[in-house]
Amino acid sequence: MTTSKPDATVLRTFAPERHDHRRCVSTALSKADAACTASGLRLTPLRRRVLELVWGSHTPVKAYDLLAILGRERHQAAPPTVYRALDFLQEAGLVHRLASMNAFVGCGEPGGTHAGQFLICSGCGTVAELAEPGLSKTIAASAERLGFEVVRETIEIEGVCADCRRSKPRTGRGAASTAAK
Amino acid sequence: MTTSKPDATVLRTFAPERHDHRRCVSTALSKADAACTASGLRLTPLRRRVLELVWGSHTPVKAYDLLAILGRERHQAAPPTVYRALDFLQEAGLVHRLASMNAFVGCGEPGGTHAGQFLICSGCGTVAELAEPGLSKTIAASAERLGFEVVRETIEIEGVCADCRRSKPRTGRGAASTAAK
DNA sequence: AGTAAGCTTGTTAGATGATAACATCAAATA
DNA sequence: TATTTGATGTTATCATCTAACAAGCTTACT
Ligand SMILES: [Zn+2]
Ligand SMILES: [Zn+2]
Ligand SMILES: [Zn+2]
Ligand SMILES: [Zn+2]
Repeated sequence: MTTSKPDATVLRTFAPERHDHRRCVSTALSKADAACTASGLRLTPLRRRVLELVWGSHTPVKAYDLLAILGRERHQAAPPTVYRALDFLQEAGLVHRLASMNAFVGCGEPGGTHAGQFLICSGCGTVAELAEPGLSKTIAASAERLGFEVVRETIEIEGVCADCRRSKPRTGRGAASTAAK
Repeated sequence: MTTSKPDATVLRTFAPERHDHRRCVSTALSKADAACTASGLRLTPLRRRVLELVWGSHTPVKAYDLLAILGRERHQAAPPTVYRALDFLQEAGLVHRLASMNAFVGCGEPGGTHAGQFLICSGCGTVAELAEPGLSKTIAASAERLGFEVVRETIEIEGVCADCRRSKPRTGRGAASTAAK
């Protein structure tokens, strides 16, 4: 889902308990329409549908899952169909590919192309997208010292989101032995 | 290659002009022997050979490249052979998998398992491994604000190393039109 | 030594992820 | 309308990774 007021650096936050996800989707599609119109890109029915499917899932979507769905809807769909659409959406800055899990998520702040920074919950699979300038700065500084010029950042942090921590509290919670650290 | 004196945060630096890479390999193997002995893991001939091959290449190695080499040496080698060895080596903290390019590199500081931070040169393919605590700290802080508990970090920075920048200076160097930005 | 248990490797088969190459169709342009 | 460009359909293939079971080694115990 998208943040209502851009929470400092959070472009896309974890899904809250209950929310009308259809609104997330339609908002994303509207933004996409606007962005493509603005930059003269063609958000064709196929591409739009793929974007809708990507947003439709709350968790990252696999290319072959999309393929299966498209195969049912249209009566033809081969891998290139979905991969081409995804390539377009990535280049348009509308979706991101998560290298660590070969899957795709809708971008929480489309428009300008940007490398994303992601928090991926291994419990529920949801993803938050950050834009933490401090992070890029720290990276750039480290790189600088080695004379390395940064072109693209892949930052994917796996862990457990707040909801999942609440529902499955770790053993030793509170002041027990294995808790700290 | 490995750093002689742990350069603050650089676990594995870019390969310099000329160096005796065989020494890098044998050093890595010795460290691996020691680490496995210490933790009671079995670095079998096969696993050791795979590690040697990974280190033998200056750049990240693909699983199927290893498979091809093993196929020549032994007269039998199927995908599970190499993937199992790589799994072992990863869990033993001897190699890292680079998710952004489906390839493997030797760990510059084996022993404790750790998530790596990598600078990958798109010019020459070499990789540097960092352990920048500031980076992890910044990430942890961002995650904290969302109640997210970090488990594993995937940080892979693509760019151009110092050597490659020198040998192929970008157009517009200095004060030209396309330079800045 | 004998032998059972568990780890390691061999082997076959297949799932999943991604791309090349060419044909066809639709939209934009001249 | 004719031409050109871009989007999609189609077929085939490559690349990456894993499941499942069989066979071989090591280790530990009797
Ligand atoms: Zn949502
Ligand atoms: Zn984004
Ligand atoms: Zn390492
Ligand atoms: Zn380089």
